Amino acid sequence: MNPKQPLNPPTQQRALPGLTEKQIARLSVYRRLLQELPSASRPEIYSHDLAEMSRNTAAQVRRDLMTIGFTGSSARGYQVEQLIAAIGGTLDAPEGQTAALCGVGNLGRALLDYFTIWRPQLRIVAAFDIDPEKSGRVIHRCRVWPLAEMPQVVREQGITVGVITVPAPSAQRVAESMLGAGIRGFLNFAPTPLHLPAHAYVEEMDITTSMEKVAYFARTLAPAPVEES
Amino acid sequence: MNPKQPLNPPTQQRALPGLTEKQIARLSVYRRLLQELPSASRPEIYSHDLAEMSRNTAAQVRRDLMTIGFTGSSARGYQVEQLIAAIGGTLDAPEGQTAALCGVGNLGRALLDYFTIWRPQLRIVAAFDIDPEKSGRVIHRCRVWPLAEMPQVVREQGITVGVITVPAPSAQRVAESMLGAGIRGFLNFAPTPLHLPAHAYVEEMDITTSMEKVAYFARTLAPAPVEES
DNA sequence: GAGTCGCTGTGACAAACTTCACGTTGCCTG
DNA sequence: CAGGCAACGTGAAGTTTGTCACAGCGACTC
Ligand SMILES: NC(=O)c1ccc[n+]([C@@H]2O[C@H](COP(=O)([O-])OP(=O)(O)OC[C@H]3O[C@@H](n4cnc5c(N)ncnc54)[C@H](O)[C@@H]3O)[C@@H](O)[C@H]2O)c1
Ligand SMILES: NC(=O)c1ccc[n+]([C@@H]2O[C@H](COP(=O)([O-])OP(=O)(O)OC[C@H]3O[C@@H](n4cnc5c(N)ncnc54)[C@H](O)[C@@H]3O)[C@@H](O)[C@H]2O)c1
Repeated sequence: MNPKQPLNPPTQQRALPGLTEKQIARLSVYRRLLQELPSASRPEIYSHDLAEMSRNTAAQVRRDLMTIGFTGSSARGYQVEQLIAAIGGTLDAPEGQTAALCGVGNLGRALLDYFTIWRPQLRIVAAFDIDPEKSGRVIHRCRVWPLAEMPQVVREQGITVGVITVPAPSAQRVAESMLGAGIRGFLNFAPTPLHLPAHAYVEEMDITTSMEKVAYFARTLAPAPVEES
Repeated sequence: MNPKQPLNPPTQQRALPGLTEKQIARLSVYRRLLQELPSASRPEIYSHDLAEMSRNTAAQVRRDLMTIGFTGSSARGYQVEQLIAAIGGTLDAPEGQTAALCGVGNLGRALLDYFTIWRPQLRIVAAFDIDPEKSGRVIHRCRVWPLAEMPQVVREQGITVGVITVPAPSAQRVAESMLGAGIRGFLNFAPTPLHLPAHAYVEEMDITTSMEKVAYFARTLAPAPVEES
C-alpha cells in the first residue's frame, strides 16, 4: 500500500521497470533458498523446483525472473550461480547499504544479534537508545549511541535503513528524527502505523496483527480430512 | 497465498462470508487503533479518521466494516465501543485461544515477554526448547518444556497456535511435531517456508526479506522534493 | 420544517496480481 | 539426425483487491 504509484520514478541508472513490493519479496526468498542449496546439488534448477521450495507456482517463478530480465535455458532450467548474482544485481546496492536500529530492548537486542553477524551487504551498523545505561555500550558488536548523536552518525556512515523497536508512543517521533537524519526506508516493529512523507518507504512488521491472523485462520480453516479406515 | 480458496468452508456457527487475509489484518489494526484512542475523544469516529490512522482510504475502511456487517450512522460515523466489540466478534474466539512457542532463543524470549503479559484473549501459555538448560525453567512467567512433552501439553491445554523461533534447519521438523500435536496455525520466524498440509495455516514472518525490501525501496523511491527558497 | 451539509453503504469500475496455455527451444535417445 | 520430451517465455484470460462516485439518510441550522 505504500507505493501506490508504479513506484519506480525515473530512478538512477538501474533501469528495471518498477518492481513491486511482492516481486521484491519473492526475489529475496528465491535468493535465500538458492544460497542454501547444498552445493552438491546440480548447478541448474527448474522453475517448478524453486516454486515448490518457495510455495509458489512455476509460472509465478518464471514471470518473476522475467521481470528482472533473467533467462534460463529450456530443458536445463536456470543456472543457480548466475541467478543468485542476477537477483543480487537487483536487490543489492552495488556500494552496499547499512542500517540503524533505534530501541535496544528485548526485540532490538535480538535483531542486533541477527543482523550484525549477517551478510556484509546489509548490516546494522549503529544502534540508538534513550536510556543512558545502554548508550555508550557495545551490544552484539554494535555500538549503542545516545539519541542526540543520531544525525551525525547516520550522515557520516551514510545509513539509509532504519529499524524501529521503541515503544509505540515513541515510534512516530523516532521515525521523524531518523528521516531528518537522512534515513529513507523504515522497518517498523512498533504497533503503530507511521505517518511519513511520500518519499519515505515504510514497512510495518506488525507481529500482533500476524498473531491474530494466525489465530483466526487456525479456527476458520477447513479441518483435516478424515482418514479413511 | 495460503488460502487460495474462498477460505471459509462450512465453518462453525460464525457465518461470516470468508474474510480474506488482508481484511483480517486490517480489522486487527483498526481494533488496536480504536482501543488506543484516548477515552476523552468522542465516542464516534468517521471512516476517514480511521483511514488516516491506519494509512488507508476511507472507502477501504467502510468496505471492511461492511464485510463484517457493521453499520454506522450517517453524519455521526461509527460507535467506537460497538465497533471494537464487533471486530472482536470476528477476530476473537469466544472461548479464547492460546499459543505455544518453540525455540527460546533471542527472538523467542522477546516474544515470550511480549505475548504473555498481553491480552487474555490470545496468550502464549507454553514454550518448548531442545536445550535441557532451558526446559524446566520459567521465562517471563511462561514455563519452558522439553520437546518430548509437546503432545501432552498442547493437547491438554487445547493450544491451536504455534510460534516457531528455532533455527531454520529445525523449523520444518518442529512445525510437523506441532501439527501432530494438534496445532493448526503457525507463525514462522525461521527463514524457511514451511511445507504443511492444506488444513494448516502458515504465516511467514520473514524479517530478512522485509529488511531487503526496505533497503531496495529506500534506494529506489523518488527522492524528497527540493524545497523552494 | 425546509434546506444544507457531510458521511455512510454500495454498485460499478479500475488496477494489480496470478494463472493458463501454448508456441518455442534445446537436450537427449535411439 | 529425426523425433520426442520437457521446460522456458509470454500474451491473454482470470481473479483478487482497491477505488470512485453517488444515492440516500440523518443531523443540524435558521
Ligand atoms: N518484544 C516483542 O516480542 C515485540 C513484539 C511485537 C512488537 N513489539 C514492539 O517492539 C517495540 C519494542 O519492544 P521491546 O519488547 O523490545 O520493548 P522494550 O521495552 O524491551 O525495549 C524498548 C527500548 O526502547 C528504548 N526507548 C524507549 N523510548 C525511546 C526513545 N524515545 N528513543 C530511543 N529509545 C527508546 C528503551 O530504553 C528500551 O531499551 C515495542 O513497540 C513493541 O510494541 C515487540
Ligand atoms: N533473532 C532475530 O532477530 C531473528 C531475525 C530474523 C529471523 N530469526 C530467526 O528466528 C529463529 C530464532 O532466532 P534466534 O536469534 O532466537 O536464535 P537462537 O539461536 O538465539 O535461538 C534458537 C533457540 O532454539 C532452540 N532450538 C534449537 N533447535 C531446536 C529444536 N529442534 N527444537 C526446539 N528448540 C530448538 C535453541 O536451544 C535456542 O534456544 C531463527 O530461525 C532465525 O533465523 C531471528
